[in-house]
Amino acid sequence: MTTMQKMVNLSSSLEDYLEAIFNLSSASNIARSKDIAKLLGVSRSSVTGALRVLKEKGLANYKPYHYVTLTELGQTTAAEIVRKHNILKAFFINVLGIEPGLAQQAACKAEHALGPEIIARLLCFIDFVTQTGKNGSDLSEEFRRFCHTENKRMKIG
Amino acid sequence: MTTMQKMVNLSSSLEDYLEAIFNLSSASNIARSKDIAKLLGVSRSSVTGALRVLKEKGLANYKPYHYVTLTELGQTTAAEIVRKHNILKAFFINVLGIEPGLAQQAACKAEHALGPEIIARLLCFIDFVTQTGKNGSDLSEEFRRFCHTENKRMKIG
DNA sequence: TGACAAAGTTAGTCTAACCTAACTATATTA
DNA sequence: TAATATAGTTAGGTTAGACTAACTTTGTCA
Repeated sequence: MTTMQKMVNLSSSLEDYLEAIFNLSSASNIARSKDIAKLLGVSRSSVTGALRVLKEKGLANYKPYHYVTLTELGQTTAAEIVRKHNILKAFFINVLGIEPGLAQQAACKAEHALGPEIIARLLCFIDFVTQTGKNGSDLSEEFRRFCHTENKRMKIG
Repeated sequence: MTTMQKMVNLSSSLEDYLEAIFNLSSASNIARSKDIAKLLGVSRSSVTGALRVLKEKGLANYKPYHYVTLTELGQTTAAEIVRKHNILKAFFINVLGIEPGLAQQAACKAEHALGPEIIARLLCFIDFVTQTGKNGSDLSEEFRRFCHTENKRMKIG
């Protein structure tokens, strides 16, 4: 993200759709409406509605009854979203010990809830935490031990 | 939270109202509609609507044109919400270096976006991170240094 | 090639939040 | 105590997101 690009305001929900299209396209080169619906757990008609909006916003090339693709802008936007989600997801799974499905879901919602500033800092913080310290100690490893002992008095896990 | 209590499903928005009432009541013993509105940045009529719902859910004692109070359940629910928000807020402010107003806002939205499991783990993680290590080093202090050097190559802060 | 299934769309409905404008109730004060 | 200002409510509208049911398009295969 060194190049300046016009950023599009997307709701959490629309980001989900964009990400789904991006991921399905990467995986099978085609993003089918029914697969998007299945992936996101919504009805097919909801997908149609979202596609209309994504087209309006210049993110998707959408024509009724034709396959969807992302525009240039849609691609870069989606890639950036996915990048952030993956970092968060990895943190949730590897450090916090969250189940993958849940982690993905939460990662999708996180940015909208927390806002860009906090997400930026948080990503940085995750980077910091995830690094192995100079003394060879791993913070997430340490946290797991910490959590284990804490569990005896806290209702966690 | 050692005692079992029936938990009420609240939207992020309703939690905001509940928290506002709780905080205003603590501060000035009275939660006025217009103060709730001001605190949350919504219209007075939106507050009326929310109060009706909180009453329905058994969280607030609400009668038109009378002061609002929280029920027993409302009190404990709000207290728990506030407790979590304060931990998150402190983390955002003290560790991530986020501006207080923004931190409060994000803390309010966080639980709904991330879900109870992740929040529980995250609170535990914050506890861990916030503790001063055995070697006397402070993680948040370390992170601040880390962030400072990273800033030269990352667009953060 | 025509019938049928699957995929996709449209139409219409619902809910949660919010809003404004107009109304009602309460509280203040001349 | 009556007029007026403030607080609170109601009525009605908007938007985003979802749904179901019914319709259209596409594609398959006998």
